[in-house]
Amino acid sequence: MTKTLTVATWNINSVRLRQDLLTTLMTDGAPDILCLQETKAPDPLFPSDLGSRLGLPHVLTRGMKGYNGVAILSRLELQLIEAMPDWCGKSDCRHIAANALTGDHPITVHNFYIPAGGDIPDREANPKYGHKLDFIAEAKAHFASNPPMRTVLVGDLNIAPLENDVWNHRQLLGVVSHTPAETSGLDEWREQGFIDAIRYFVPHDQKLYTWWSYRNRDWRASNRGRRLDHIWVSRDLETCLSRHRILSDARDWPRGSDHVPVVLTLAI
DNA sequence: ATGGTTGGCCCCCAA
Repeated sequence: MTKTLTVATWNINSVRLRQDLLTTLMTDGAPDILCLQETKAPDPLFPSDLGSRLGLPHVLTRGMKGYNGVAILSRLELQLIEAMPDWCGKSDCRHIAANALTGDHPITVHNFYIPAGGDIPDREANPKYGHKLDFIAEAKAHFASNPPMRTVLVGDLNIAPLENDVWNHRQLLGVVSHTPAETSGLDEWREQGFIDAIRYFVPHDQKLYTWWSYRNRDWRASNRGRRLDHIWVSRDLETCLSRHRILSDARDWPRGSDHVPVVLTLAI
């Protein structure tokens, strides 16, 4: 008997402000597992009944005051994976991992919020850029030592790796999110055993975005987007890849995030 | 043309 598992990732940019939009996400994307980034809520202030209201009663959060914050909400039981690196020694709530109990073998879920990296693509002039590159290198090294199996890795990775993951490749080569140091670093991390599950479905010559800046008057007309949000699966799950959705309409939801949800369905 | 908007928080920071 074939079962499906649908995983969604969304940088929600404040879970307390936008929690009502998650009802629409459940209708449109119907995820079994929902991974959020930039929740901006310390764990005691994460809406306590949100998971049960969405039909995702198993909730794990890792939040802090003001910035960052990640969460996993799941229809399936979750077991927190505690033994994970403290990335860059900052304890800054950018990653949470869990095993989702599928009834057969569990599926491991990693939810990442990679540092945005500031404006200047130079690690001497801009420590935030160095932090981003160091985070990527640590993640690569971790998965090199711990090859992923039955693993789904999602999140706002804050890097648009391919030429058609940005609205203008040449113009953005010097813009943080698309510099060669970042895209090669992300490639090397992914090559530790992952497949880019969304590009598996979408040819590389097609433009594909998940984020449009708030600073454009009409995001759809200017369409200066970037693909910053990703879903990867370990290579053993390639044969399970079933379908995907980019919920671009979410960019027009009332008081929406500047990111839109990305959804993947696996046949497990 | 180096703009523009948003959220959280303590009047500025990060994105």
